[in-house]
Amino acid sequence: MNTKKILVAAAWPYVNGDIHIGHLAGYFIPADIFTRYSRLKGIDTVFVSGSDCHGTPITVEADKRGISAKELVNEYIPKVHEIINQYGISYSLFTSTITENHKKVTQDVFLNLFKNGYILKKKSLQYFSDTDNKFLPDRYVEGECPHCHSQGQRSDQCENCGRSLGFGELINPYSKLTKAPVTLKETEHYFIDYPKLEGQIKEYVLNHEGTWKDWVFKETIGFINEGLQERAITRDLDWGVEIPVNDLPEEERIEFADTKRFYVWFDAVIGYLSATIEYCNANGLDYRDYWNNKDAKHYYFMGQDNLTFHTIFWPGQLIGQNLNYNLPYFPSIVKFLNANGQKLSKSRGNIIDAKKVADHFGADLIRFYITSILPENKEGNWDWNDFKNSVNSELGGNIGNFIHRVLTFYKNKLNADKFDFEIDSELRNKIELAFTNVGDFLENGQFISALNEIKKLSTTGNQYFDYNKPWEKLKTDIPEAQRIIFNCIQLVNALRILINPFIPAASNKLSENLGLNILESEIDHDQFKFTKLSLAGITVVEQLQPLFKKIEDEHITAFNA
RNA sequence: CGCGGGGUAGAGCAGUGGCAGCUCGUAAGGCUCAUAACCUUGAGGUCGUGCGUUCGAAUCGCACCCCCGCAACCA
Repeated sequence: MNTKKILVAAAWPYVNGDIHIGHLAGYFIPADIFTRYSRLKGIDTVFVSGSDCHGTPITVEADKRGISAKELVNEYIPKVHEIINQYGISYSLFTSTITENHKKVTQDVFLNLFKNGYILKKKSLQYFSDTDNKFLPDRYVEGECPHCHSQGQRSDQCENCGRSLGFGELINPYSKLTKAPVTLKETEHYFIDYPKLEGQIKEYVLNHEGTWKDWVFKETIGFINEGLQERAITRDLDWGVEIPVNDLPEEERIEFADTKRFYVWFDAVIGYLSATIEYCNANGLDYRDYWNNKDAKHYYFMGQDNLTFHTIFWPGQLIGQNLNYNLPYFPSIVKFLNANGQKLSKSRGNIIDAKKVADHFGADLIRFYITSILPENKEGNWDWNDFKNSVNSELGGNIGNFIHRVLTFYKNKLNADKFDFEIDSELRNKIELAFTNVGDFLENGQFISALNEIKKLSTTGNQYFDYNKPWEKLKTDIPEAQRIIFNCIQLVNALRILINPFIPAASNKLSENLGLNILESEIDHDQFKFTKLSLAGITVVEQLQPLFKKIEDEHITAFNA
């Protein structure tokens, strides 16, 4: 029994649109690979996330479609679950930010910050619509540019002359929705006193120099060195977690608190904590074993736009609790994934939909390809031709074909007999090294390198097979042919385990083909290592099919049609 | 002077002072157990540009050029 515990915290998909390959690359796939790997090692690994349901983009989208925010959210949540099932993302719990539990935890976090003196009340000016009798977020406001006097400009920057605008500079501002004029009005909000937390946050970050990826560390420390500002945690909006003003002394309540909600960034990250609590409560566990136990390491997975929220603001929220919560141990952050050399964007129309692409090609192929182009240190690019080549030659030709040629040879030429040999020591060393290297790479957020180790091992297998020519030995020296295939089957078994975190469905299919139990990630065994496989324990299925089918150009053309 | 990342073979990338590497693609050869798969060998690079430090620079310094992220849709 391994006493170590790991919390895998994947970014929360924002439910105002469909999931696409950017989300897959950003957190779904890397977080799942890591979780599966960690569980195969026998480590108690809790993997949580959920739908991020609050915030202005949700209300904007809902308004645009003439439905309520809640209706919008309820429409998208099942779609996210569909993606999770389709790709086999092995969450312990995938919840949402609209649960009672999340509301309570968020309010508790706020009250603790308040109690510990990290919350400020501040008044500022905000656009207000008299007609609607409500404050409007900046994104809802348009007006005339004070510099070039073009109409219909946003409040922060003029698209016509390119100049950025100070707050309140817009001439004749009006609501984007109702076109009714808006005025600046004073409003009161809560802020987190980040300048007060800055010292502790910086110390935390400096402690991770060398363990975090270089660019992640530099970007974080660069941001801190500019000086942290007080940061608003409430907004004038009616969609979100309510502020528990009744739990505060009268003089500390902000005015019109019932018309305000927590800002989405504040409550979304708290989801990691609230989801762990929800999961533990439902399963008779104690969340403190994950959040207060110093042997529990927290791995976070997200895209680069979320960097400061997870390396600065969220740690600050946790530090300010004074509850000795574990801080993020390793933020596995990726850059953006482009498609065909262009940024993914709805307006460019080059979004590749996660559901559609898995329906068409199968989730494992997408998992494999995305992992091979993961934007670990610089932007990645989805290219259809590259996709075809990668899947056909690396996955099908190298890995898939090695497995298939070994198993068909064993079954058809050697009658699937139960012979036993000593394992070639050189091969054994290579297999053991592959397990070590893949593990080390995964623990450092280097998924591409981890995958390359697996490809290398498969290449070793193909070389071993070719060099030893078992098909010739078959005619002259059957025991030698058996010995060679015995060794190859050990390699196949190693690959079965090694590919499991990356392409679980293929790994499970291979287990079935061998009559083995599929790798059970929940059980308490250390499975991610080399173990000699006895042929007595396997039964190759009658109808042996290749694990991966080739992708033809027509498939791609059909998908893009 | 905003902060940060990147520019290395046709494509995608690794490589932070010591003969320029990996995967794919490509050329030639081999094999026939296997999904025309696999194996071997080869071609292909002024390491963005210039200057400098050094016995030695992709790697360190300075200057410059180009692409990208942090601010709308968006991970």
